[in-house]
Amino acid sequence: MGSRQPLSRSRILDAAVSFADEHGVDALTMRKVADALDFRVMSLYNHVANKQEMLSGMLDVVVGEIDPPATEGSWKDVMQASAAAAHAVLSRHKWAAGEWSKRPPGPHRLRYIESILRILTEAELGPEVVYRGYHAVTMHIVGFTLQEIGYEETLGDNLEEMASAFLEEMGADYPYMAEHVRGHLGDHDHGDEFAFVLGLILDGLDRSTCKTRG
Amino acid sequence: MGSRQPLSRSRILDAAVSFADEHGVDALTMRKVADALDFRVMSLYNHVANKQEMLSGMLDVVVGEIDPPATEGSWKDVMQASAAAAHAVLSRHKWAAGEWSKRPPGPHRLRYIESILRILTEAELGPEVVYRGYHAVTMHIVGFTLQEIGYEETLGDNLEEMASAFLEEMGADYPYMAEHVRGHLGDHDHGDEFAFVLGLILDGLDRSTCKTRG
DNA sequence: GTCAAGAAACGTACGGTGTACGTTTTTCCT
DNA sequence: AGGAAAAACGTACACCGTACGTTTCTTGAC
Repeated sequence: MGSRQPLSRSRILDAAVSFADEHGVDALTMRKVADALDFRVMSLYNHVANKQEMLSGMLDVVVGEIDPPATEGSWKDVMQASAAAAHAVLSRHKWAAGEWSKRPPGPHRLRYIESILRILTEAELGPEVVYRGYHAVTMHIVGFTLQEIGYEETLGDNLEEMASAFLEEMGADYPYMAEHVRGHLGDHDHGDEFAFVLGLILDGLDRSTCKTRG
Repeated sequence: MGSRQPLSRSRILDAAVSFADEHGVDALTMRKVADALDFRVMSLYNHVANKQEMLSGMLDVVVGEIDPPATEGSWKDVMQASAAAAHAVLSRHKWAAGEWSKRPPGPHRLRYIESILRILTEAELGPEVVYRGYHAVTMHIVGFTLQEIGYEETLGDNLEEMASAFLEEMGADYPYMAEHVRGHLGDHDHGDEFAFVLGLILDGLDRSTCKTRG
């Protein structure tokens, strides 16, 4: 009786992901993860090489939460839906976007990359556009989310307050920024901005294929 | 005689930037910075609030290296040139792109943001497109550079070697990725890829303005 | 020149971190 | 049952950020 569930790589990664979700990745500590699982620190090292490798594993767990893209539909719709899924997952795990480009891809991420490349290839854009399009699309997914989260975190809960403080203090020196900040306060619909910018890129890829063809 | 130059916030930030350029931001330590300047650790705290604040200052030093955009020329050309300047600076300080979205903007960055917004506003794209275009452009500059550096660092010096190892081991399981990797090995011109994707975005912004106007 | 006062450099100390290493306990297969 | 492999544990160490108190240096008024 009473003997708790044994440790495993998967249980460690899950606990670490939960901890990072809640307290941020900077506060993540091997001891904290061990505490959360009610084990001692060094036991983690039987299942995980070291902290860096654990972080890589954590990122791959998160990538594994992204649903694979649909197998039918217009390529732009499929890509939009897939990107939206990735965006949602990265927004749920706010630390993950910042790790994305620092870590080597794990198995889930390899599958994810493959699925993006498949969409682009089957869209028959030509090899050159597929090649560049892949970089453009992944850049957008990670970069946009990163920026979005960055704004959230530096502005904190009190966006309104911070913004009006900025407007009063420095609005005169930075008129264009003042306008932009007013935009953030106003009735802009941020919900579709991710899709809007991705749309620009996808349309551009489409068009540059046509140009090449014509 | 012999009394070395006194410490100052600026000297500290410069030393820290140099250290991070050379050894990476993860290896950056208050003691290491102090050693580089031949002072003791705690003396740094007379000029810098703490490590986080120092990192914010370091990023702002880097942003200060970006030349301000030209005051004449077509808005797309000006934006392309300005983005290229930012890209070059962020490529020189490989740790900086990763910090960009984590830190509150310092004075140099405020000026930089203002200059981007000025270009877009004077292009007469309409307030909605300026608003979204700003996010799209900054996302591209930081996100693309981040991704580029990420590739470099995880692949290391031996791109060729790693790539052919991947092709042999896993090429069969990931056919689309195999093709992509072959692209990386082949004769793609990476030099203009940053500009190419930015071009897609700028053209898209231009076009969505026309649509709104028409 | 001197002398007070503030700034800057310094030394010490503390709690926390990743993890190497050796030991003990548990698990599992014959 | 017994022995080997795996897993959990405890101890230890070097390094980290930084609070706090002390000493030294700089500077301006007389």
